[in-house]
Amino acid sequence: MIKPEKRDEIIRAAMELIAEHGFHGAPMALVAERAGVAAGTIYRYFESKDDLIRETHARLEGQILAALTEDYPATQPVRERFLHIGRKLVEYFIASPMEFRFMEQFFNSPYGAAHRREKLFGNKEKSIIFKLFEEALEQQIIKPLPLPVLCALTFGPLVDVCRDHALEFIVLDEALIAQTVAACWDGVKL
Amino acid sequence: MIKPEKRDEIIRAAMELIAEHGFHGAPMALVAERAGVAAGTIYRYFESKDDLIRETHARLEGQILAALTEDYPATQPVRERFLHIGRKLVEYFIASPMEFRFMEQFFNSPYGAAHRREKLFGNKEKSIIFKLFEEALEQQIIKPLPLPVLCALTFGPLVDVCRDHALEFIVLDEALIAQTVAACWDGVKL
DNA sequence: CCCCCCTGAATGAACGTTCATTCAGGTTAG
DNA sequence: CTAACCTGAATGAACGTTCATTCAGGGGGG
Repeated sequence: MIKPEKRDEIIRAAMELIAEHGFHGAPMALVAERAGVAAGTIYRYFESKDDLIRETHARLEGQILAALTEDYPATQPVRERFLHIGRKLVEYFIASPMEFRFMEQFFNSPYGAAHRREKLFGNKEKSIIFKLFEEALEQQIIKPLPLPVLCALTFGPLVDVCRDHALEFIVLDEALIAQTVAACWDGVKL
Repeated sequence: MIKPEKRDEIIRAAMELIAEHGFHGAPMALVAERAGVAAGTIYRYFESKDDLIRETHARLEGQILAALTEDYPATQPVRERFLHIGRKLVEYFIASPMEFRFMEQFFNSPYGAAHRREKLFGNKEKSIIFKLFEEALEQQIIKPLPLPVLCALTFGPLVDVCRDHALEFIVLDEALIAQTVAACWDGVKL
């Protein structure tokens, strides 16, 4: 009798430990302890630590996408849609520091680079963000720069300020978030 | 006879290995081998691996500062000085991929967070970048945002595009660098 | 209804490997 | 010869992973 809740507990424990201490500060023994299972049990649900990490990331990515598209103003101009996504992204990360720090660990690792390469050059459906930029490029309302540069100029700073907030270098309130997201748009707009 | 060159070789080897494979892919035995010394010898020059890493970072930071301030147009307006620093930063990182990747590893680790906290809240002399932003704020030519946010909006994207270049997601030529640095300024200017 | 057997999820001690660090002994310069 | 320097095998801790064992609970025979 496989209990799905046990799988969830393992993923939650892994996410928390990796968020707090990084991949190498999250030994399987600790993950097991925090999940309330024995070390060996993890291997009934996941092939390896790599597999556990990828599964944890996949689940989080789904949650984040859901957060970004909540109340998505699909009929509004590109700029308003960008501001919406940017604001939602920062709000989600601030409200979920564990999830944010896991994502940071993930993207600053070979896992993340591989995942990004796949997104950029793979044949998978384009993300909502890529579609937004392509639409803006067609309308000639943003600078004609490569997609990765546009991402760096917009979502790059947003992630950076989330990190600074998590490290308590700054305090992001609603007004500062709005100003920052708007400044990102100012960087790429024509 | 302590040979200073041996210390340099150890630092160089550590930087290369950490850049290529991260902190945990750079065991002391490999560092020693690449430096052409025995494992134990490292401990004649450095207290611990932590110490070696911090020393390696300190040396690199000096090199980068030198690169940024080369031909620094101290008498020009703030914007020109910002463009100069931004361009030099990207050019240095592109010309020195090893150094760039080491710095990435360093800042995406507890070492980096501690270092940044020290820079922001310590009593040390202000960096050239902080001074530049403070001058711009006084002149009211950039948006009145907290220093970390200004850094995120400007140097954040620059580091991001350097990473994308290193991963071969984009190719940064002189024109694209200039466009990107200018876009960063557009994000913060009033 | 009870009892026995069987299934397979769960366990956690043990394994093999890898790591940072140490130190006894060899080597070299002066 | 002495002292400083260097070496690399040894050490012990920590890791991911394995697997012999345990045991709760479902089902069938009496």
